[in-house]
Amino acid sequence: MARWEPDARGRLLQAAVELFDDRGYDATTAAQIAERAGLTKTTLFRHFADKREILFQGQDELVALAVGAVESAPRQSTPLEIARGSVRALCSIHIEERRDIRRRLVTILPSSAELMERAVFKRSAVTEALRSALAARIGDSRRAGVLADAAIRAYYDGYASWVASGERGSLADVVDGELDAFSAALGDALHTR
Amino acid sequence: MARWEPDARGRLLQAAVELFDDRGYDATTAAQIAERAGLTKTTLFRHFADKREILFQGQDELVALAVGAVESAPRQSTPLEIARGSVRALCSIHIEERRDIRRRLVTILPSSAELMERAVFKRSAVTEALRSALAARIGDSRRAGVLADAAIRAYYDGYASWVASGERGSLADVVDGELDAFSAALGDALHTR
DNA sequence: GTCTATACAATGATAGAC
DNA sequence: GTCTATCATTGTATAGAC
Repeated sequence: MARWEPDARGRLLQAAVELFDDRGYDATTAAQIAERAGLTKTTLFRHFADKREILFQGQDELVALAVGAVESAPRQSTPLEIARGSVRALCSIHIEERRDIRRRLVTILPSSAELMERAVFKRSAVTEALRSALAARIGDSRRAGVLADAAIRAYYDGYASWVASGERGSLADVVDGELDAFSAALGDALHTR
Repeated sequence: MARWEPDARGRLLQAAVELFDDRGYDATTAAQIAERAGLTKTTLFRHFADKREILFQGQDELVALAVGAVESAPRQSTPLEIARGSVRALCSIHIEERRDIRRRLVTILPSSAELMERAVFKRSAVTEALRSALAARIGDSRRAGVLADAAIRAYYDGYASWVASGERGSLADVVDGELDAFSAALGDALHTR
């Protein structure tokens, strides 16, 4: 027997997304979100470090996935294959249950400078984690940087087009195709014209 | 005859850097900064959009420099040369007058999550502006992305080592050398091993 | 171990006077 | 352009309820 309604976190997330969606992120207060979830502001901030963080995946989780995949890549993998495994691993966080939230985020996110800042920061943190793990693995910091940038770019571009398409097919496949295109671009980048 | 002491903005910046440096960014309030500059909190927020923004270059200025250089690049330039011109242009914002501030920023910036978020956002905004201008110029969005990432990486890495070295030599030369190394890394990125 | 109540400090916005 | 004053909101801190 629970003393409280279960899944406080989930209810807060749902309430937040609905409010952000119809009255805007900035116009929604933390107190309003908590109230709609049947909780108080204090409790909201027990579950989320700040208002922005409600909408994002935990950074530790993302970094652990990206780095874990690099470290467990087969011994004979090429650098590109290692980077590919890392962004493929990142695809697994986008579970079906959050599909509705993903769809709404497309409009909510760019509507707030505060949210964009947080989103960009997460991307940068994952990129740096991947770069650093790759550098340790292949022993070349600059190549690691170039590959991490390209792989994360493929991941984000692939994610955007996957969501825009109504999530047709598997995200991992979309990202895979995107990474093929970016690795071709890497090879061509220095060609004249 | 001025009714007030001149250079309010400069005094605010100086006061902020000194306070951040010796008592920490988070432990310094906007009111304290204003007071040390002989002004009030209201005036501080007339000069700077928020507390973080005190320490950074204006985003419009950075973007205009990066994009302007791309648009004014000679017709026969290679994509790499265009990107090089863009990051060289960015070097010009680091004027001698701000040398003291740059030195202190090395420790202040990473001490605050809030500041790191803003710094990363600016980097991302400049990267995107460069990518987009390059894409328009060379007609290939993915190559533009790869080149923008590499050039901005060269710029930031070069900047960091230039500051760490006590600003020996010209920043543009340091960044130039860094970009040579990164373009070599671009060519090698896909090689096995 | 999760929630509530209350009080609090700081950011940043706003309105009106000089 | 600056000042005083007031304000809403975020986010923290504390202490207690179930």
